[in-house]
Amino acid sequence: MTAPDERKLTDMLRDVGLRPTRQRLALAGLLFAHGDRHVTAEELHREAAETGLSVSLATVYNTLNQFSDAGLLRQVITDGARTFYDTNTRDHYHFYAEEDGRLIDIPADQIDLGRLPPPPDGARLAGVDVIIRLRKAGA
Amino acid sequence: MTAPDERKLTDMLRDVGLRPTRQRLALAGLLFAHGDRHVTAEELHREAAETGLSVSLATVYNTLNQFSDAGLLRQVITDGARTFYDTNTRDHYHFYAEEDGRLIDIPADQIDLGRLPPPPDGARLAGVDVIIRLRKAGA
DNA sequence: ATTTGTGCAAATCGTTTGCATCTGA
DNA sequence: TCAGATGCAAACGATTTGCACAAAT
Repeated sequence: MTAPDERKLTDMLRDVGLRPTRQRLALAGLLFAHGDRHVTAEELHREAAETGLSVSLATVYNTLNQFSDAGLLRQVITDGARTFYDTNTRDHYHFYAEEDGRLIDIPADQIDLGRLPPPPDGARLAGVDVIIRLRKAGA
Repeated sequence: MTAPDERKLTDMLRDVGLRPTRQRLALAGLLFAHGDRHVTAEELHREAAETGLSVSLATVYNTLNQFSDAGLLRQVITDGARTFYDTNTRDHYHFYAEEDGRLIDIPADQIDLGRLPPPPDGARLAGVDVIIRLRKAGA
């Protein structure tokens, strides 16, 4: 919960085999310094710019994808219009508020997914995504 | 389960407020004639061409979206790369085989979603998507 | 006659890639 | 030194849109 210092971030990156470059450290700082977050590439890019770091959007995308491949982030697909990157890699689910495009974590223990059907034939289970879509209460 | 005839399709479209045009009838025929299906716009477009109907891809997209808005179809998002349109609008869930991009229905009664968390504040539940991701069994 | 749909091509939007240039180990 | 990273711009693929023409009520 407390902001990881530069040293910790460096180690985190080394641990997953990524070089702790200036931009990766800075982006990791933005991502992991303040508890769980859901960011899009655009958002992180803007945020980086605001804190004085100049990174190209392409590098933000590359970095987010590298972090995801390394298991530091998890991608969340909602409506296909954009990809969210979730710093919470534990087992959990999501509310998705369609109008404002907001994503809200649902801890795993709040949904009881008993009795999943077995994976077909030669397939193994790679993950379970649960998205609860929300609309405004009216109508 | 039996192929709906032209008359039934016409009524179906009228019922949801869509004019039964030639292309809409033809696409509806492809979609609803053979039980539950998951199609992408590209697939349906190709299929239409194969059966001798010339429709533009834009019209296929427009039609699929109109059908979805009208409740005749349901969109399924898997990896953000493409949108599937599901002719099964009943409550149910999906397996998604990542390697071959195949979608498999899971009947609602095969997953027990007891105890959903209540929607936050002024939001109402608009839908629940469950996607079980599959990989090849090896590794 | 009037409204609604269609086709086409161009536009959009998020995301990825190629390549020349930097940078960390 | 030198593999690996970065930046930029161009490429991309799925989807949407603008507009002139055609078809349905």
